[in-house]
Amino acid sequence: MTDMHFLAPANPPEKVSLEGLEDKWAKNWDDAGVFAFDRTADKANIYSIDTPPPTVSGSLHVGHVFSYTHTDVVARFQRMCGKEVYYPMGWDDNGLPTERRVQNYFGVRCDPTLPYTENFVPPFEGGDNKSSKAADQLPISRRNFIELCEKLTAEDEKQFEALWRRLGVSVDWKQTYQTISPDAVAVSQKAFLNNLARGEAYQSMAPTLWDVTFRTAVAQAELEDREQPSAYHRLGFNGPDGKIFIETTRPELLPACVALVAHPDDERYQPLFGKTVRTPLFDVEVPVVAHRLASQEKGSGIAMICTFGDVTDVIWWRELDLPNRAIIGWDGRLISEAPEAITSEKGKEVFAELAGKTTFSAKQRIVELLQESGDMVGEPKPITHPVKFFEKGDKPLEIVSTRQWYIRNGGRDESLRDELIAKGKNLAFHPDFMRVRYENWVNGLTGDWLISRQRFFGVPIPVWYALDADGNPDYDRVLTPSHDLLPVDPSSQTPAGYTEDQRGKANGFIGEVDIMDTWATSSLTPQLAGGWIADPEKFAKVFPFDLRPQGQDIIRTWLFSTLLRSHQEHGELPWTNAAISGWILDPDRKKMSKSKGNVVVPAEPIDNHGADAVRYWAASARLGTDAAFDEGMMKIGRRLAIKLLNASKFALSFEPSDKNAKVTEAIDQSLLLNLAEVVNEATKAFQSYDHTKALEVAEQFFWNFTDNYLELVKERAYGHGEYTSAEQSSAALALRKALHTMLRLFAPFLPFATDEVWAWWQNTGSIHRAAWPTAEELLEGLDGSNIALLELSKEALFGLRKAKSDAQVSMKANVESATLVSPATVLTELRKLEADFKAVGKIETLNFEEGEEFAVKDVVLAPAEEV
RNA sequence: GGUCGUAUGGCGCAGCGGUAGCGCACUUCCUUGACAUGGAAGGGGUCACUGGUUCGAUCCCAGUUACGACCACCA
Repeated sequence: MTDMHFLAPANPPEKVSLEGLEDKWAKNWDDAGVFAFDRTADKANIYSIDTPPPTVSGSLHVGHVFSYTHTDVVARFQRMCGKEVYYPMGWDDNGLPTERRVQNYFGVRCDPTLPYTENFVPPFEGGDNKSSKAADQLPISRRNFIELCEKLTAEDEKQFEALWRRLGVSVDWKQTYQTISPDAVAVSQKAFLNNLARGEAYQSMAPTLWDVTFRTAVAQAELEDREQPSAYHRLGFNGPDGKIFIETTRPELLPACVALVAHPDDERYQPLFGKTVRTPLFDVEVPVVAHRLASQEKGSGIAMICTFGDVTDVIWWRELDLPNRAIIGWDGRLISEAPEAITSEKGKEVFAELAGKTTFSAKQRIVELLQESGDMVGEPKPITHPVKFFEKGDKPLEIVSTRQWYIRNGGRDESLRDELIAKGKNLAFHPDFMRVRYENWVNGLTGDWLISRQRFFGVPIPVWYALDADGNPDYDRVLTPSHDLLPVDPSSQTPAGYTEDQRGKANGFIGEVDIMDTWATSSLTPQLAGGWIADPEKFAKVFPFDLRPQGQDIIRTWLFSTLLRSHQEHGELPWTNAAISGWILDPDRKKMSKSKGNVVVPAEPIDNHGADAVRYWAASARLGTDAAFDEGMMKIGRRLAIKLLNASKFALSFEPSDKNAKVTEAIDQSLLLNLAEVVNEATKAFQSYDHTKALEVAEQFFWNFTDNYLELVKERAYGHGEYTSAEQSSAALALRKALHTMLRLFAPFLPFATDEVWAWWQNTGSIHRAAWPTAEELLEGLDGSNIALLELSKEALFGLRKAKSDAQVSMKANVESATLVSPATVLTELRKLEADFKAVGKIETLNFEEGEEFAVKDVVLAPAEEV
């Protein structure tokens, strides 16, 4: 191998600086297509990344910068290893966050009954993110609403892209997708139809967790428990032998009571099992039943079962085969019709009074009535207890019986669950223990995945239903489109064999109005990013993906659902590796979140410290580990980047005087021998997704290089004094070789500074397409026995510096004489350093002496006047 | 209540079966011709607690405590 490319003259600028490097190199990379994916590459040679599509519904924060840096570092490493990296970017512009944001930003809300308005101008633009009252929002058609969604998300996407470019995320910007695009809708619908055809998707009329604000069903994965104030109300039921007292936090559900329940082993209530009691106020006869989920300790040990107060009610209702007397409507208010079971005049009267009230008002009123009638004992007893909320909602969830679509996820099928657990074992989680979160979630599933949402902005469920002779939908006759027609909107398109005028008519059809859960589309990011429908040839090359980077909080949603869909659709894992980033905490180690108001806008640290510095901070945190927002760390990163520029400029200022330069000197060989080990360590670390280790070893070597080696050999590299041309050339060449390798080791972390230096002296294009360094390229022609010398030289320098520091003189102070003491074997090595050491230490006479321990002694400084 | 993770100098983190390291901060010094956005030399920790294994534990095992996360619990 020729060393010619090391010898090329370098042209660093007069004064080096980090300023402006981001813009300069971001543009260069874009112009030269450095990160463009070459689709002609062999599948085996492609490294594909299933990028998290950021939710384009609000502002970015440093958490994005953090995790995207982790991914980018891997992408750049793989690219330098010769892989053709498929690194697309997606935008998640579906779902409630976008819908909400559009409502507030433009002051509108969607009313699907309204007609489309041409050239619609919203009431205003740029509203804040606080929720405004629905009454203040202008109702507009669904199509107008979606247009506004698209308008707003397009603006957001531009901002996101600009930030990623500044940060140096090496995405191929020609490879992007949006979850709202027609292609994404088609992918989502096709996958759903395949699920349907295979029997994995089905519809069911069932009690469903329901958000009364958004008026939509929500899925298990979207639940969140919140501690809420509540109160126990002690109510007396009329039993055969007197009053039975129960305690309830939901007295307003008394008209929906279908039974009382106690634990089978509870001796207090065993005599009542099989008998009936009558409800207070409504005088409805209900059975007393036994069930293992009833707790003897809670309340009075006997509870009323209502349709439906909580999920336990649903279990009891289902397992005990009880009647349904649901009284909560879609709007969260009590329905107008009393359940048929209420037959007494008084009961009907009471219900009529409650009808139409919110649960809150109904509760207040029924408590008054119960107290008046004497059926309630004492005052409500305040407690706090956890209540299920939709994670984005602000009212407790109700349970409402509705017809919904589900996808089988193993929640009701042990064998599928086992298959999914087994699949998870083949996925390499980084860090490995994150797999536990996945397994916990799979094992804790309580039902199938509810994917239908009663919203307007999203992917329509692509089916119609036939209407019978009376004009009622026959939900068993699901009409589906053929795949080549996708995407479809069943509310404006017709199923095959029908015409539009048959919509809603007897023997005609109706379109499904629901849309799919946002995860139903997000779970298909490998298919979206890979071009499953649009570009099957590409898809075959990039799928399964090599890497899924994501946050730990969405293992149960995004990771799980993606794995599930891939298992169903392709029978294999969607990726081989999952890299899980930790949280960003504020400097007080609290999790950053909008509600706490401690979110840092990501452009700020980049402005203040530079992209390389911010990347350094992010890359210093290991996968799966939370990290504090730490500007101190960014300063260190900035210092490293600046040092890299300066040290490079200095090292490159030395040119080998010998055209056939060889690294001949022992200390120069030692440098490269040590660097070869660093290369091996860094490579190994990267291969096991331990980027912090790779950075650490490179950084440690680099500082030793500048602080010690460079100091030690610079006199020789200058060619000062008695050095021969070969000796001078050895140093100069070693410096260049080391730099050539170190720059590449740093390239994934500090892409701007490293490409800047690379461009000073290499004509080979971007460093980010240069080959990842190998130990072999460094080791050629070296004598391995010299390896320890670098460390020895460091020790010797420390000793000398300490002597000068103790004497409080400049490091440049002349020394008349000094003695190096060391064991005999080491002494032989140290003698090889004599000339360099004398030169750097300005030592007149250097003595060597044999001794037990290494030391620098007898340092005699020259009189100050002679300096 | 279950599971997982974390616990190392003031702060942020490495580490490892053989009596502790790095960076920041701190102290002192050096305005050296790559870099004052710099450099050098220092001080500072009984590695959360209690047991066990071992010749020897910060590192392995068991338990405890604290913190974080996820899940479960909603009468």
